[in-house]
Amino acid sequence: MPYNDLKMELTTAEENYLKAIYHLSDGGKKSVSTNDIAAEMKTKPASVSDMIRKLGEKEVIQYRKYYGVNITEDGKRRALQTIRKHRLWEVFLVEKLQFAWDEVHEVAEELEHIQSPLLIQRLDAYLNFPKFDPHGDPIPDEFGDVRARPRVALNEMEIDQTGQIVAVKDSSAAFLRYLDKVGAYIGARIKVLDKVEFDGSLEILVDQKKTLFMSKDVAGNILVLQS
Amino acid sequence: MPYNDLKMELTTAEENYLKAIYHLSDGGKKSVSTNDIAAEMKTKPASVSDMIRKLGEKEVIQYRKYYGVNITEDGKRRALQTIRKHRLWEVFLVEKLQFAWDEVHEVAEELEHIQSPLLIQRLDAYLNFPKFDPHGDPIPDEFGDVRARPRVALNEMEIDQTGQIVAVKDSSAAFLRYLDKVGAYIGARIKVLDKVEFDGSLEILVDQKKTLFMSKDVAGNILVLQS
DNA sequence: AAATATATTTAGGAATGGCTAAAAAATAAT
DNA sequence: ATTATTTTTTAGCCATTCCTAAATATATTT
Ligand SMILES: [Mn+2]
Ligand SMILES: [Mn+2]
Ligand SMILES: [Mn+2]
Ligand SMILES: [Mn+2]
Repeated sequence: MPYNDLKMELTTAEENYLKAIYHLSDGGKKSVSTNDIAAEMKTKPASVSDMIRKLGEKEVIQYRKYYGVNITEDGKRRALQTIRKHRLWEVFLVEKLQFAWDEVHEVAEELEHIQSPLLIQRLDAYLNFPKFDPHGDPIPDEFGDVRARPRVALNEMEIDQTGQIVAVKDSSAAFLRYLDKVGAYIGARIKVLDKVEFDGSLEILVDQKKTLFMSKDVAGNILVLQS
Repeated sequence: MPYNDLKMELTTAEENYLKAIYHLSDGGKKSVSTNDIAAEMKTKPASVSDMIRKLGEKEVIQYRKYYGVNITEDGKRRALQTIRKHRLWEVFLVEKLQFAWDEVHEVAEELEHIQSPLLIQRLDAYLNFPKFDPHGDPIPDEFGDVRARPRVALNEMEIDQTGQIVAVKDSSAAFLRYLDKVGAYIGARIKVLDKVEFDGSLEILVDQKKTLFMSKDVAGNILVLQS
């Protein structure tokens, strides 16, 4: 029996899968494979097969056996709602509870599943309707609309180009703590001083005073709003 | 195999049961029956039998078949930790997010299960180390110590006695909204003006200006610090 | 002390969300 | 066009947490 009840609640596990599928599909643009979902969720492909069958029945994804999944409009809406909650909680933890930006992800991963529209509405107001989370990721509004900024990976910028760090691609604690150590942060004004042909590493000027050397890998995870 | 690992994590369901057992046992003083737990948890006695066997294996309760359960010291510690989290979140919702005191319980029932010692420590500090929740219930400290105030049910006070409302026994939305409507609140100074012999109903003076009639049942759910 | 009533446990089953191992389908290589 | 490799699904199992129905133990009456 197909689930025609569009207000069907998702479980915590289903929300986590749906969020992963949303991210892997680049916001619904690409279709996603069982294996990729398994890797992202740190689980086994067999478990993913089970879960995507259920998500298909609930019509938050479209699922054709052996051909991967595509997120539906309803699924996208729900994923964005969970992402909105995740990022609002991250702002709360950093702005109000003095968490470091590398300490918030795991806790937000739990908090995002609390079911209370009133709570999120009030939290949003309490935080002054923030538009970005501590990692620079945009916070969808209550209708799921995301206002994206044009941004480019730092490793793709040319010598002498300038801009402002607005986000990180990798939100792992290890990477964020490394950025803390070298003094890179969201909002910093930067200029590319040099690019090494051989390995793609860069020399960056931060806030017109500090010089920084970084590998291509590191620069690839830093997103810049060019100016 | 008995679980000798005292750091064994409890599931959300187990935490809820343990909290119920703690409350029903009056903080570990009485032993608690399967039926009472089933009523409190709005579940079936058969399900309770299953669960208390497991809680016994994890040594948070002592369980003898057919003779009810007693909470252990470890169980008490864990229950108080969950209660602490529940009440801190209630304070947060009321003080910071403008929730009414009758809107917080269900959400706190979810939030109390978030696993992050840092989160609770920071929340506590952010709220200025509150000692009581919005319903007047004491908040255990991080070691599980509760500083209880001497308090008496309003229906047991005599004519002309005075005091201050410090808590409610019943935290249901219906009861709390009734108190809002008649103008009774935590902190209000009261005096018993009259007690009707026939049905035990009372006439109360609130804040030296407003007169209130209430049934014995209502008064029995209002707790007063006498003065 | 039996008989009756109440409380509790056991048995068996459903739904959820994992797992491993084996089968089957799709894709890549020869 | 086969063969080999990779991907995905299926089958069967386990742990949780709930349920109903039946069995059994305890408590209360007579
Ligand atoms: Mn999550
Ligand atoms: Mn983030
Ligand atoms: Mn709870
Ligand atoms: Mn409370």
